[in-house]
Amino acid sequence: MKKEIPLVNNMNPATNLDFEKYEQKFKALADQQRLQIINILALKESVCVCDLTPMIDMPQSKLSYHLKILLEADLIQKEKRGTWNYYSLNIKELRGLLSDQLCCVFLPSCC
Amino acid sequence: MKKEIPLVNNMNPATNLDFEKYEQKFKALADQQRLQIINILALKESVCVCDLTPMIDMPQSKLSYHLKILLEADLIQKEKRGTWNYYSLNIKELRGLLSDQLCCVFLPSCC
DNA sequence: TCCTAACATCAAATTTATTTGATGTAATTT
DNA sequence: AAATTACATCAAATAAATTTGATGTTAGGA
Repeated sequence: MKKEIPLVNNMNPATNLDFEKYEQKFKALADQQRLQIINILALKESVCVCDLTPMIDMPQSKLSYHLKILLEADLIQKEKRGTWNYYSLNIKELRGLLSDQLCCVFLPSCC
Repeated sequence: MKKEIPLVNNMNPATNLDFEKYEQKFKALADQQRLQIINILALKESVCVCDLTPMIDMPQSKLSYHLKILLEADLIQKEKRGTWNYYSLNIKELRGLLSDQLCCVFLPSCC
């Protein structure tokens, strides 16, 4: 039997849980400084905080705070190597969130 | 002469103006109540505040405030008809912002 | 072992966003 | 014309996010 592709997909209406989850993710995106961090992370595979600091005009504790917000929203990942913490974008998550157009603006390596 | 579509669009790196603009848009999205409003607006072409009020558990002045945030971010539009103000989604803007996947969650009529 | 670099975390101060209840205004109804 | 509906706006109160400077922790080097 042929499986119909519905024109309108109302199978997955948004739930309160979705609202809560996406609120957090959009909050993480809703800050110029964090958008800039994302933009810089998009340039490389992985960047340590010590390399990030001179690229961005921000005291270290502040940078650390913003990285944490992004991390908790699962928009970036953290990997410890020795003394250094390397951060990288969670591309999959970001692409699930942002339009292609927006990915092109903020994640130039995506296009 | 044929116009080429570039495979990689690195022509438009993000600027500070982009950061500012998208900060505002993401801020508007970064709230459960506003996501719920968007979700409700997606059900109809256009909804007046008086119909919205009973659908959403919120004092009128609060609803008005949140609609304004969405309006200023250009995520929704307003049209006055007599005594009523009708609000509708700015689908084009939303699709320029959100992934297809996310559109399906919040804007079911999109899928 | 002691020192330093590379961070994270914390508490207090500050800024920004949201909520609330009251008031204002314009269109409609009576 | 007065009353009512459908909003927007405002100011004060509250809540949440951000910033700052200080302190804590861990790993590596001298």
